[in-house]
Amino acid sequence: MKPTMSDVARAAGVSAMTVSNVLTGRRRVGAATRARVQQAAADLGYELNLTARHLRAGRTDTVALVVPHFDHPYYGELAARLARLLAADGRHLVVEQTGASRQAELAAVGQARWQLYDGVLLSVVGMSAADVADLETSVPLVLLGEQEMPARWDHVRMDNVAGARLATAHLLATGSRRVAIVGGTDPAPEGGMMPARTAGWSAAHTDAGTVPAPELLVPAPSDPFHGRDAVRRLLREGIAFDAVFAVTDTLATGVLAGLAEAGLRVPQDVQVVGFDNLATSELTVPALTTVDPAHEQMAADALRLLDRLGTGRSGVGAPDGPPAEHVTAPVRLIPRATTRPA
Amino acid sequence: MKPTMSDVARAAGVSAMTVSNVLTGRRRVGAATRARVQQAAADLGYELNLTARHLRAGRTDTVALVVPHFDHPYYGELAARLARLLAADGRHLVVEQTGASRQAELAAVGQARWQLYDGVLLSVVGMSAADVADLETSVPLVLLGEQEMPARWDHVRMDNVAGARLATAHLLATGSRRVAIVGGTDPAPEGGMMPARTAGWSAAHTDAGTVPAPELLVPAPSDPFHGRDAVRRLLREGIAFDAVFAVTDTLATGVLAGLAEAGLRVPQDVQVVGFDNLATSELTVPALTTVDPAHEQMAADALRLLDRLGTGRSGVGAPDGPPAEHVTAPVRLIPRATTRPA
DNA sequence: CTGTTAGCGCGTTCAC
DNA sequence: GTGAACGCGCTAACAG
Repeated sequence: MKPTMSDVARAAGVSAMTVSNVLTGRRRVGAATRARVQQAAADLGYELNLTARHLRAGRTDTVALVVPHFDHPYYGELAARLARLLAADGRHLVVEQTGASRQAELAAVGQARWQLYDGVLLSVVGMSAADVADLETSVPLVLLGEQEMPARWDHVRMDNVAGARLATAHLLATGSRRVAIVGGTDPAPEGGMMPARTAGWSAAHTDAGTVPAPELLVPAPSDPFHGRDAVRRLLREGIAFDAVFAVTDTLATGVLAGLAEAGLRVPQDVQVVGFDNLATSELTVPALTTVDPAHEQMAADALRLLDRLGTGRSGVGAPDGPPAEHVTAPVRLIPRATTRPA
Repeated sequence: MKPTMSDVARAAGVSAMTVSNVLTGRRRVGAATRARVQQAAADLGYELNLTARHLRAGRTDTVALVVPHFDHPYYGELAARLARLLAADGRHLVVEQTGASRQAELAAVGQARWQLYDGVLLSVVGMSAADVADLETSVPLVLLGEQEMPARWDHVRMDNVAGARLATAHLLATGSRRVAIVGGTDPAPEGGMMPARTAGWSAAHTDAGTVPAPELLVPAPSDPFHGRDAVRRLLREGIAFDAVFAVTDTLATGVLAGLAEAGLRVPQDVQVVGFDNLATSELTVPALTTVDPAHEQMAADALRLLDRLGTGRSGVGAPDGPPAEHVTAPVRLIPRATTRPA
């Protein structure tokens, strides 16, 4: 069996409490005693049992980021930023995956697993607003994601409509007339990332006094292969277009691949704009013009909201707690080489 | 306070034990009793305390993948594969980050945190073989990574030398004569990913009866920006080259960006091969020729080795346990559009 | 400065 | 089929 604190205590001729005090430094301990304890701990190869400490303390100093997919660069970057912020504070970040489907997200939420964390940042993708409204959890929870969310939960997102509008306006201002939207969808009233960005695409057209042709709206899940497929489909169906607004940089990567394989030049024949400003988007060929949300600010806000909820003492959507806050991070356009100069 | 099992027991007029039995299903419970317990649990909003269960059970049904960086696509893909395999088994994967430096990795290892998991898969990047040899941990541990590793630990990696040799041979066979290696380094005897791949690059030249010019070896950390910088530097210094072997796909992305900005055509002017076959490598412009390690097999092997170690009962590098196993996954070349047909 | 007591919430063990 | 007692390992609270 692994040695426990009592074992160390016995070996050092003190009580378990004293061992604890030496190890945590929470109370003053005589130099001689301390030395004996440390020696004994080293001799026995003692290792603290964190599970026991957590049970006792009711705290784990760990925050979880729950994302739909481990292998999506957007979440990887988010995780890295959050980890940096938490580390500055002596806390840890762990990342868990749901699987992106509504089913999977609901299952993840149902798990008592979240109790293992001081707080959870949940990236919502599959669940509907109604699902979210019904959530029950006793752990401090902050929602991330571009959906419209029920008022009762803290929520951080970016300004999707404004960003899409900027992107599309830029395409129209630089001479494009037929701007396809890859990843577009019916701008449903209750939001979601794609509907919001589609709304921005529409709005920019309205601003410019035009109306986009409906066949320029190409639905696609946010992954690069579907971006390529979307371009192939536009070409196959003979739909004319001189620009693409890809609703995510991930899609844009595939769009660029699709245009390249068709021999279309970017930006001369077709301009392209993405959204998200992933770290690697600067290195696509050509370098991707995109919309940059305030990533650092979003990460910081998410943690601020989480910390504000305390260590879970206040219970679910507690009426005694502060009212939920909904933060929308600003966006800006970063012109690069997939668009012509304005 | 949150309700505990005793609270539920009292409400249902039974003992805590019975509640536990109802919830876990480990023992038979009368239908009527069971109904009352479930009702009481629901009424009180009872939630199982996992920390307590873990303390009691000494098991968490959770495996940790510890990686250098959350925001590197290679690890994201690995995590996704592992999560899928574990989920099939009712277990969970969490991902933690070290920070890639030797310091950070050592600190991570020292953390008692790992006790929170039934097993740990550690991606080693910063630590030396000597550091790894000194590791002490009471948790089942399997090492991942391309370094040479001490015999005492289970270790899964890919065949770096063979892969690099394949890649370079392909470049030489398709007419290139000056093959730069981006991410190359002195092939140190004790290994590491870059030395091993550099050795493969050398070996391919030897096979072809040539010797690569030393100035074609360009060191670079594995990130796309350094890939671009490497190309810029080659061009700035006037070093002639007609092919690049980028030791990772990540670097290759940057290499392609660097070549594009210089107006060099791929593969006509310069051929490029990467290594790792990331999911998105097919979508670079042009599509990247690369070396594909047996990803699925590596993930499966890692878990097999971990499970073989049991639930940590056997202690550190236990002499009573099975001998450590070192698995080297095979590699194959995937020719795409950054190289000419053979 | 150090020890004693007690309990965090659950589940194994043994009794009925 | 159900319950009582005890302990997993650690640490507050209260002695002294």
